[in-house]
Amino acid sequence: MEPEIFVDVILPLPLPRLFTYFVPDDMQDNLQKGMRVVVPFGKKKQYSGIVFSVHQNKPAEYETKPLLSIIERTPIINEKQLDFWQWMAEYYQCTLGEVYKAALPSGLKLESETRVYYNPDYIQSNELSEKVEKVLLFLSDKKFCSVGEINDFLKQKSSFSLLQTLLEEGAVFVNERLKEGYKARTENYLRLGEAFQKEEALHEAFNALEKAPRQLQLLMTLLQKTGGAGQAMNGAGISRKAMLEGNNSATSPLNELLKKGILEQYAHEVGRLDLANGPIKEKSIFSPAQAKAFKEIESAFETQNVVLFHGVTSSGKTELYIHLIEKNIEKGKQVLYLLPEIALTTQITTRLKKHFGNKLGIYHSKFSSEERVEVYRDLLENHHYQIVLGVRSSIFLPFTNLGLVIVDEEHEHSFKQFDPAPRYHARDAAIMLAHKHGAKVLLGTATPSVESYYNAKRGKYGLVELFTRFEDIQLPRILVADTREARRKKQMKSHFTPLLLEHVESALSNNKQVILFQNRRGFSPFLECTVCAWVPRCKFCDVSMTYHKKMNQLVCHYCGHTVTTPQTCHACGSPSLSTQGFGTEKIEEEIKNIFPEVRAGRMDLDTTRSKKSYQKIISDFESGNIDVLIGTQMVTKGLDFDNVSVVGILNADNMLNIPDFRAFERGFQMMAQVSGRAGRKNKQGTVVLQTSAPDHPIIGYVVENDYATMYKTQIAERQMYKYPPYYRLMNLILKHKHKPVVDKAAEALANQLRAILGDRVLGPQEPPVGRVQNQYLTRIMLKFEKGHSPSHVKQLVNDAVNNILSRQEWRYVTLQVDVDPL
DNA sequence: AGCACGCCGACT
DNA sequence: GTCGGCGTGCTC
Repeated sequence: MEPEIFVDVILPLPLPRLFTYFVPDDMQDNLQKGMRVVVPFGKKKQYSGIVFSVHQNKPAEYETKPLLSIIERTPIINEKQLDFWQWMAEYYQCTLGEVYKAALPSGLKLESETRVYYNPDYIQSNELSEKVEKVLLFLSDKKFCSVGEINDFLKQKSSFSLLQTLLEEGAVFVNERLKEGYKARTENYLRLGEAFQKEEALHEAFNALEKAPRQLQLLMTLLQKTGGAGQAMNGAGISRKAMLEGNNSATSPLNELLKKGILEQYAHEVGRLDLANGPIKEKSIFSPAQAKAFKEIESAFETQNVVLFHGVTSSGKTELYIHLIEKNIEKGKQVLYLLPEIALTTQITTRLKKHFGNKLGIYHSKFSSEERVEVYRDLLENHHYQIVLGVRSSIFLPFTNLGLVIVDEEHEHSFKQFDPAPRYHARDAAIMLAHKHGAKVLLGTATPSVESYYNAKRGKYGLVELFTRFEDIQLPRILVADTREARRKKQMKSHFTPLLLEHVESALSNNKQVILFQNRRGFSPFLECTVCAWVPRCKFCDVSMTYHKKMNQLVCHYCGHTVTTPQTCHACGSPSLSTQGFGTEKIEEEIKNIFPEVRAGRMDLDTTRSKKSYQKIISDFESGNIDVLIGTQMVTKGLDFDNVSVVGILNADNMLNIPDFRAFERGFQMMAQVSGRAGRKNKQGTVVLQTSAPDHPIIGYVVENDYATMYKTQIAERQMYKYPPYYRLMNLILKHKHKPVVDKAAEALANQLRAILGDRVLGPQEPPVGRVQNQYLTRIMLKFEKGHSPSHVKQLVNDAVNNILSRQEWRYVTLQVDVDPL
């Protein structure tokens, strides 16, 4: 007898284990690890899962369900990826299902939905409620729709009982089907009608069109563009667009041809990716400093797998990357170029595209799911791409043969994913990934993270430093403006010191541009009652809501909850609500008040939601349509503008006053990065740094551009207070909807852990925002020595967690583990 | 995470 | 009496 075959499947769910299914006989051939399969799950759901293993161990305790189908003939996840997934699940304490969810673009993760169909034979017999009638009308119009659409239509969460009624009535029937995950894009194409794909018929057509020169012309165009009558008779077509372009948009003759059946229109699948190959630019010649750095990197790679490249802003790092990429491509290796989300602008894309043409793939969150699926498939099928320029999630792409990973702006916090799990750091994960491929990693930045610099200093990574700016652009002059003094002397004009205004003014009168940087964190505008000091807060989270003037609404930045701006105070009824705090929007308004002629633009989360609007702001600034650009951290990221002479940092204090051991490091990085945007060829830029603490050491390091001393002071503190890189951190976040429950559970868990780990356990402590989406939070922090294996610690933690959270009273406390938190 | 089952309050 | 709220438990 044939042995029964089973598969363990990864499902896109946060469940801790794999699920075993049996493989029907007709699917047993060529079933491999990494393939996508459709499986039934629960009473009615279907999911696409990933085959994790194929085996013959029939589970004893339960009946297995069958695989429903195998989606592709070849695996969609290769062995190296599966290996990498396992590492990630283990290291970051999450499930394989969570990794699967993060790893694939949504177009490749299918889930079933219930479809409701209108029964055309239905004859109404019973009286129906108004609501049911309404839905029935909606359905008969659409023929079918998803349950979700009915919910949306009725603006309610669940329509279950209503559907039950309709089902019993016999007015509708339902079935469960996989949601279409990926839709190929199609374009209208034209080809010869089937009857005319023969020589005589075609001849006749030509004769018949003698009196219709425009139609004839169109027909000729088709034959010409498909490469001759032979091709055309084989059914080759051209796009409708191409046809009309050469023929003055001759729609009516075209319609005539279609009517006669000489031509027919059909949907032709086209890719969404830009695979055009423009002229390929030769790599340029290095400056002596660049050449030296390049040599050093290459020789460091001989002995090290990871090299930290510390190059000041405008030192020409990109050019070095291009040379390194080229070398790898010549060897037939793949390259992954990682950038933080917001730095992935047209600027770097165009630059790389010029060198690598269609060998360059781009993977970005502002790409649609379908575009991402196409990039994924292109790599899988080994078509064009040898380099991928992408954000943190591009570490999950199906590379087969990585030679080099570049992590640009290595210090950026956005490489760490916080929510949902896996809470991975793309830089650290990329090092692991590279290791699995035997590839090299280059970490590049002007302001290294303390962790990476430490690793480089103690020889774990290679270190290459480049302190000369390209083409001898001078470092900007940094002026400190004391806001406290200005305030005392009553010289402040809203949020601006006279020094900053003076420089802005002179820049503008010299036709130069200005960047104003306002790190909004903790200072978002909110509403306050001037009578009783009431502040509108989110219903679900313990934060005040952020005021958005343009949309005239209040938004919670934690859960996204939105309300329209209240007209009166909810506490005392007074109508006098005023805005407090200042964000970019406020600065923009003030600049426009002070300089009415100035064209100001704003770049923050709100104005750059879409790919287009983001690019528009940048190109408007580049082309000089905007004089003053006001932005959040976004403006600090890898943007190069030629005409910026002044950069203003509006409030350095709020960067340094954050209660976090990384606040100084981060403040330095942000200020140094944004300062680097000032000044270009032949012209030294100016940075005006507003602060109420001009003597703060970090301000001094920024002014002196002294990374080394900043590092020295910070690393000493890290060692003294037992922080990374000397110690590892792990946060345990507990959630529950009743505060006393989480608090008690956390207390018990902390005590249990303390019994084993002693003072390595800190807390529990309520995080700055103690309630999010109606769940109360509390946090336990673990600090442990580098020498301890994380998996050992994790085992200890797991035991304690199982012990505590399995108790009846805290069964519903959820635990979230954040390894190496930022 | 969904989703069903099951048990208690406010409505025809 | 029922609709529907969400507390609880399960998914190969």
